[in-house]
Amino acid sequence: MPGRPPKRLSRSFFSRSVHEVAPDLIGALLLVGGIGGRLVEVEAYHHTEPAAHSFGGPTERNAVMFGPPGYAYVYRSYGIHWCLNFVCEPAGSASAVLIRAIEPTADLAVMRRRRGVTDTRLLCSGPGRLCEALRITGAHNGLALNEPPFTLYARSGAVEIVTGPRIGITKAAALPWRYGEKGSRFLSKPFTQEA
DNA sequence: TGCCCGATTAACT
DNA sequence: GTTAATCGGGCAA
Repeated sequence: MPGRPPKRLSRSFFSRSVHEVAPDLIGALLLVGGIGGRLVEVEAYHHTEPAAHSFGGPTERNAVMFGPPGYAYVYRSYGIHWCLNFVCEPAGSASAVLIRAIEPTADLAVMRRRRGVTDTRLLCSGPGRLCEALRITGAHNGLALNEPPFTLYARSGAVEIVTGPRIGITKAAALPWRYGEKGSRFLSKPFTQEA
């Protein structure tokens, strides 16, 4: 029997704890200008913990994190790559979810051209890779997630979720705030507790 | 002002 | 396994 029609994520979806939003994002469909796929890996960043960009207070770079939920926070990583976050929780909480990997579904040919690779598993498996495939740049910083070019649909079926430590950080590295779809072949790195 | 380092990736040995 | 690419934030001087 066919699944129910896709439901758009509302602004209120993001007005919750990053630890509720992050697992609920797994399996959701993210499109930017019609290009994208299913979210399979995200990480939660809370302002009370030193790995968050907002930990030290507002700056020009992290200003969007201190605004209302339901907006994109995009920053430059290592001076080279772009990384996409969804701002969550009540305005001022300065907490967000980092989008780390998607399972590419539309449009594969466009994403291959933008990335310069043919291997589907390398198209969007990593925060910098998916921003290149979806052509997300600093121009998207501060844009609303429920308006063009963004389109977000809630997941339609059940998804098995695994958790683990976040990738590539040194502060608060032990916190298990990475969320992913169990067994997905499109993760940036496997989860150790894969069983 | 200068220095160090980072929510990364690809290309090395 | 290691390292270069590349630049803004944050902090010391």
